[in-house]
Order: sequence, then C-alpha cells, then structure tokens
Amino acid sequence: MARHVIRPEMYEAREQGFHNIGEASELTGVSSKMIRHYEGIGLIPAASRTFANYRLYNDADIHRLRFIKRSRNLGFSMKQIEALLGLWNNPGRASAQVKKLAKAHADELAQKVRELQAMQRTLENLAKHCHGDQRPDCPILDDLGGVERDSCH
Amino acid sequence: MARHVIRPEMYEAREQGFHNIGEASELTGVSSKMIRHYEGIGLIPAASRTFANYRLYNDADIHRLRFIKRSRNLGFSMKQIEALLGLWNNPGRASAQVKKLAKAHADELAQKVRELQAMQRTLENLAKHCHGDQRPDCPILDDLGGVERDSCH
DNA sequence: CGTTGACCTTCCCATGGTGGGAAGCCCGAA
DNA sequence: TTCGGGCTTCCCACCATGGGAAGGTCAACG
Repeated sequence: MARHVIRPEMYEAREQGFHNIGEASELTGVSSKMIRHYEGIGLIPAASRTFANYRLYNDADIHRLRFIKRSRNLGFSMKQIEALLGLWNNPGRASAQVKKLAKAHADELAQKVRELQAMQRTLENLAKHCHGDQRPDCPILDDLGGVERDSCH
Repeated sequence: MARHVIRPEMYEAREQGFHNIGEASELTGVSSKMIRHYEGIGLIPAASRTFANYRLYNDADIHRLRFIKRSRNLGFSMKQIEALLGLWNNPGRASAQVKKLAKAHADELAQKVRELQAMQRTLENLAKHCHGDQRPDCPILDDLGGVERDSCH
C-alpha cells in the first residue's frame, strides 16, 4: 500500500488517473471557471490538489460534473441539481422523490413555455398588422404605447 | 403665464398634474425601484424634482413608463426597449424598422420555446419510465449520470 | 402645533449563472 | 533557459429586480 500522498506532484497524479481542471473541463463540457464556481458554492466537494496547488479530479469527480452538466442542459437550477445530486448519492432514496423533482421542473418548463408563447403570439399578431414600409404609422408602437384600438377580433 | 418654476413644492406640483414616484408606480405597474433604475441607466430622462428633491412625473412620463412596462411584458430586453422608445419618439421612423425589431424578438422567443420544449419532452419521457415508488432505481438519475441505456425510443 | 406613520431620498448588497481579465506561479517541450 | 500555455486567486461585468439601512419629508389627526 502506497504512502498516503496528500499533495502529489502533477506527473504522479496523472499516473494515478487524475486530471487537472482543463482536462476535467474538456471531459465534461463544464468550463474551468464553472468547475471552480461549483466548488465555491459547495455543489462539488473541494478538489484535491497537487503540491503546486493545482486541482485534481478523478473519475468520480468527472462523473459528478457530467451529471451536473446534463442536469443544466435540462434546465435544472443549481438548487435542484443539489437535490438531485443528494438523491443520486443516496442509495436509500425513493425513486418517487426523483420523479417528483423531475415533474416539478417539467411543470415549470411548461409554464415558461406558455408564457413565452403568449408573448410570441401577441407579437406575431401585432407584426402581422404592421405594414412594415417607410411610413411611420405602426400598430406595434400604438399597442406598446397603449393606444385604444378596435382589436380586430 | 406662470413663473418658470423649476423646483416647486409638492402641493403645487400636484395641482399641475404631477405625480410622485409612488403614484407613478401605481399608475404604470413599474416599481419605484425600477423607475429610479430606468432613470439611472438613461432609459427615461431624469425626472424633475420638488424643492424637497422628490421626483415628479407628468402624463408624458407616465405614458413612457407604461410603454416600457408593456414592452417588458412582451419580453423585450432593455436594449430593445431603448430602440423601441427611440422609434416611438421619432415621427420620421419607418414602420419597417419597428416590424423588424418585433419579428426579431418573436423569433428569439420561438427559439427559446423550442429549447424549453425539448427539455420538457426529455424530462417527461424520463419521468414516464420512472416507476416513482419507494425503490431507489431511477431511470432519471441513470440518464443524468450518463448510464448507457437502450433508450426505448 | 406636534406627533405619527407612510413616503421619499441615496447607497450598498443580493440574486443566478456565466464570462472576462489581471497578476503571478507552474508545467512541458524545444 | 526560455517560452507558450495552463493553473491559481481575486475582482468585475452582465440583466433585471428586490431588500434594506439611514435619514429627510409629507399629510393627517389629535
């Protein structure tokens, strides 16, 4: 069993399958900036370091970062990801808890979609009635300015 | 014609149809905080003041704030609103310019909707395959963790 | 007239994610 | 040994909004 090396040199860390932050970034799609940030807010544990203070990441760390990346891609917030990570690392979890989180977020997304679609519909409608030429008259500006119009149907 | 009053008292300002920031906020739905902020970033001109340094808003100011509020409700950014306000106040504008801005924003919204819907679909799909009971096995976590699955379409 | 409570003023700080950049140290290859 | 790039920490920026402190003012009521 090897001597308990707390802060190895870079070359020996690499031999043991560790990655520096740049490699971790490439392997996970999470920028170095954000990896440090996630450590700062406690979303990932503080990385071990080389003698020269470089951060070191093992496969489990990479895995965790990929989990975070994928969760971000699905629009989860940091807080939600914190909860998801907790469940992920808890063998005694109930899948119902995970499903509840996922459904809640899906509902948030659906709500957001409805809001954006409402805006979009309104805008398309306004744009449709704007002749879009050199004249200054514009129902879009009229609407934004609160002009009373007979909102054609 | 009345004496040129630069900084009147509150009571005489009110007689002349001015509102303080709280009233302006109620009339427009824009918070006092944001009204001050909009002034700070130059989105609205610096308000006139009473002798005691209270901000004063006339009907044109209220109108402008309503325009901003409505634009925000449609999801326009501050920069876009700045441009819209410029067109609104420019009698020589071409409605084509306004329409272009509106369409561009509508397209942004549509893009955002597509992104959110993709997330939502993925999530609903994952949740569908999660039994959601007391057992820890969970395809949602498996997916987030990057477990290779035969993604049953 | 005085008190009181609501309002106004400026100023600083926080949010959520992400990025930019400076100053200084370190690694690896030529 | 030198040099380009990567690493470290630290601060600042974005966008839009809100919270709150400290202090001055207004309006209404007794």
